[in-house]
Amino acid sequence: MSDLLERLRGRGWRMTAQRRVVAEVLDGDHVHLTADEVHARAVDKLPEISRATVYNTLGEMVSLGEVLEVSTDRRAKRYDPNAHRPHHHLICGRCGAIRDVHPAGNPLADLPAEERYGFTVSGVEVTYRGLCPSCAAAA
Amino acid sequence: MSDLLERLRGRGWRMTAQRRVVAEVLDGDHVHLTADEVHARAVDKLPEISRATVYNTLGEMVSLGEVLEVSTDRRAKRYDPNAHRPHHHLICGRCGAIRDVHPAGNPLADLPAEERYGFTVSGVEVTYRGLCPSCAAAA
DNA sequence: ATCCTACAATGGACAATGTCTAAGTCAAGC
DNA sequence: GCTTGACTTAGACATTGTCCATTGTAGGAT
Repeated sequence: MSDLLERLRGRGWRMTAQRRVVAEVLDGDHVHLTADEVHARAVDKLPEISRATVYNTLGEMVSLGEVLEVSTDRRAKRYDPNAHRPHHHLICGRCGAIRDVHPAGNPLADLPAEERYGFTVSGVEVTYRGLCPSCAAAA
Repeated sequence: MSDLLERLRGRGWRMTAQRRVVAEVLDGDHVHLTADEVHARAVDKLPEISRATVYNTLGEMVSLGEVLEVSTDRRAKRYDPNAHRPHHHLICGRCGAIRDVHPAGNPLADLPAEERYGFTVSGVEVTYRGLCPSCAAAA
């Protein structure tokens, strides 16, 4: 069953059919869905679920740290259920495909104090851009 | 005068009052503006300039590689005239302030071939997240 | 200096994404 | 099985960005 669902239950979440469906969609093999894609898949399982609920639920999962938001392009935010294994992203600039990657090195350590301008730095995102094999072949 | 304007002229751009104004706004000391902020400042100098023109002009500057698009959050894209010096960004998660930073290290070299999945990797963006001094003090 | 024409600007409709609200519904504890 | 407050709903609204038909104009040609 859904690890995500287990963790959410353990945090005192009221368990509703809608939330269960959203969690199940995210836990499927299709990762990095947009909010509307999540909604479309959720509707397949629970036709009366509303768009607002999907947005709310995704937002709550993000707040709880169970799901990551990925803003890769000018289009919609995407949701990444792989929140518990740190990773970065590799994105195809043509078709928008996303892969999780695990580069070497520690970018946080690469930012010296004099380049922090007094900020409290809490995280870093690394986004590689390029073309996936199929798009590169089509180009 | 405007370096940006000079470069654009040199590329055979037809020089119009609107484009001049947009270039001047970007070349000012206020960097990382959103498209609508650029429009607001442009209207101060040229009241009849339209929103579509600002969007078009910014898009053209990005295509020519003279300006960078920065998609930092769920809000609007921001435009960075500092396209000719490679750099990354440090962003306050509360107020949205952005600083240019120059970390050590080479993230592109940190992505081994077996983590590239056949992609042609052409670039990398590094985004540090945290709180700026004023927001940290207010927290 | 004036004219032509292709390129640019305009403004308003439209699209995509996300947020909010008021009212109804339901999970979970008693 | 009640009660209660959190959850869901539908749709209006907000923001950001794009498109298109029309009008205007920069810059070369005459």
